[in-house]
Amino acid sequence: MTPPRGVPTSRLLFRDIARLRARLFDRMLEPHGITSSQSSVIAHLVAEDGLTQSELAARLEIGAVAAGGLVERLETRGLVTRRTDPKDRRANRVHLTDGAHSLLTATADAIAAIDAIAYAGFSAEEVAVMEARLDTIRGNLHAALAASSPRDAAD
Amino acid sequence: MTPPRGVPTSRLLFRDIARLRARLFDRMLEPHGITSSQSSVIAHLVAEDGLTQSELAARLEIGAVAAGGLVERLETRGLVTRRTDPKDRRANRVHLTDGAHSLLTATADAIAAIDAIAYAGFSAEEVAVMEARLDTIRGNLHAALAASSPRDAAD
DNA sequence: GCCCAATGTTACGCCAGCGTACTATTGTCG
DNA sequence: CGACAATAGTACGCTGGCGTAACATTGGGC
Repeated sequence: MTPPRGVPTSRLLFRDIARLRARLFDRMLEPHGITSSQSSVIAHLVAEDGLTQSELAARLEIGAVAAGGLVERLETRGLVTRRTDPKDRRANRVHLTDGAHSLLTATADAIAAIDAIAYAGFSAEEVAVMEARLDTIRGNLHAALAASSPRDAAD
Repeated sequence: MTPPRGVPTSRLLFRDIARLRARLFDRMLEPHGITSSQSSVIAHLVAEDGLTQSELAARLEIGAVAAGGLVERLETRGLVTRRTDPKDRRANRVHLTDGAHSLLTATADAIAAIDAIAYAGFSAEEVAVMEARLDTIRGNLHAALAASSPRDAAD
């Protein structure tokens, strides 16, 4: 009955895990001057360099404004450059710099370390099952949100 | 190999679920002018009225500054009052107002609705198992963070 | 070819975390 | 009893989400 007692509610569980993971990541990569969210941007650019900010926003599932802010901070740190697409002068194409590439192993290591911490005591299969279920949950929530909002009909 | 491809990494899974849950909650309770985080404060005050901001921060596992901000916004909305403790004039004791009490059913409904959406297709037992595992993960991460930081030796 | 809707980006303001530094008060210890 | 450490809050600045509104550019329909 009592909401905040003993076993935390699901909401706090997810909130806390996301927060703790981000804090650990940020602490590990603090010497490199990069944050958790920023590393996600870089990861997507590694997969496909020269994405526009809108494309980044879509892949990260965040708003165009949030994506713009991330890219701007990355640019300030010299990890990314923004060049106007000559074919569509509205668009900013974002490219990784060498500095960003040199961070890749550090970020990969941090992610692996955090997963190892989080999943300590679980078998690989248990983790796989759990991730699959989490992905289902994510899909359930995503669908509900999309259904209740005018945007995002497709997908 | 490709980091952002197909199955999202655990990090994004948790981040997305936490974000989606909060967005759904905020949207549902928008007419009541309350947010997800603010409702957590109220929940803790329902369990124990007159907590100080520091006590609230400890229970919510957020910083004192963040807690102060939440309380201040709740006070602005008239859902909470702050009274200086006469025995310790450093402390602000936070009390719920009638307005806050009248939101309790709405927030409980929203949380139940979100859980129902998130866990659609899962049995109650599967949910229980998963929450237990999530709690373990949360503990793992919490321990790692506490160990790596000078603060928070105790528990 | 022109107007108008759609698209990419930015500006502004809000909420919510983080961290550090500072003030006021309390309490302890010599 | 008086100095000093610990504690409660606040101020300030940063990151990172949200949303809406404005602006430039593009492209489709007529």
